[in-house]
Amino acid sequence: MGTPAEALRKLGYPATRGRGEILRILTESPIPLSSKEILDRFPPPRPDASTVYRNLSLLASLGLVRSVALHERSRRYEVASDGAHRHRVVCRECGRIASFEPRRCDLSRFEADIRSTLGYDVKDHSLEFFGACPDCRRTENGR
Amino acid sequence: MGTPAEALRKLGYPATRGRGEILRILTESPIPLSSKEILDRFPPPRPDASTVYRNLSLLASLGLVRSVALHERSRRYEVASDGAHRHRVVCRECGRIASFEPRRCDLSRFEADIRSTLGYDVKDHSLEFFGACPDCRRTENGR
DNA sequence: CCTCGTTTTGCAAGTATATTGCAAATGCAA
DNA sequence: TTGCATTTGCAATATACTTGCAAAACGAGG
Ligand SMILES: [Mn+2]
Ligand SMILES: [Mn+2]
Ligand SMILES: [Zn+2]
Ligand SMILES: [Zn+2]
Repeated sequence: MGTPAEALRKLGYPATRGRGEILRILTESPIPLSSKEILDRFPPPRPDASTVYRNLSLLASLGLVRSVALHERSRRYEVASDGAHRHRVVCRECGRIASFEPRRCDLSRFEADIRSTLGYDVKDHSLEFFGACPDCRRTENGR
Repeated sequence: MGTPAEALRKLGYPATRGRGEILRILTESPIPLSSKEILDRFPPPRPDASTVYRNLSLLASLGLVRSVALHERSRRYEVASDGAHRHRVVCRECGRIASFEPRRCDLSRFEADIRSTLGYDVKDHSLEFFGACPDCRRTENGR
């Protein structure tokens, strides 16, 4: 749907270098990244951390990126490619994260129930799985 | 399964007042609470915040409470009643949280796929819905 | 390509949440 | 009740994020 720069300008915001890089970095990552990880991947000159935070907030409010809540101290972010969404799998031992796009994700039963019993209009969801990654599984079994 | 105090002692940990209160407070709350909210509900004398953090970590490591990741600055906690688990619904406008116990939660299809394509052994999951609560919906429509 | 008003950025300071060392207080088994 | 292991309060520290402000970058218009 056009370059990131176009998307931004269409929404009325200058397409600065920092914003372009954040979108590129997130697009290239198979898993959601923290603001620190994003900063670490910036080609020099690196922006200030506050700039990254400000831009992540802006991009999230515009719907171009999405924040992901794993059970960590810091927030993570991923690109919000139109329509598509992802689920994550986190290893409880080593923290390794995997991310996948569900073939089909039918939670409409849940959403209907929520609508009728709680009155919320559900627009979105977030589904994470926790367990043991291949490496940690091997270690656990072998003991 | 006995009182919280018994559960703790059975696991080899002293059942201090703070631990009992945390479990009681979380049991009485319909939604997961942050450490600050827990502290605010403590009958005097209130423990130090660090004590609450330490106890939440302990209780979580023992499987008596579970941490919940909504997209917030702070972690939330709920009691981990054996087997049962809960899902949450969060209002994107006002932050209001609802929590419910799913009638049946069959994500085994997902878990099988994850097993075969990513190699993770899934033990647990966390499912959150985001949208508009009844109050905020009314406001939005009326504009 | 230059000019100028607007928006963003870097920097420093501030806030909120969570973690840790240590000595005093508490829990609990004997 | 005593004694010892564990927990607690307190103060210091760490980390993630936020904010005010002046300088720099952006980009619409000329
Ligand atoms: Mn889904
Ligand atoms: Mn479930
Ligand atoms: Zn692992
Ligand atoms: Zn609301």
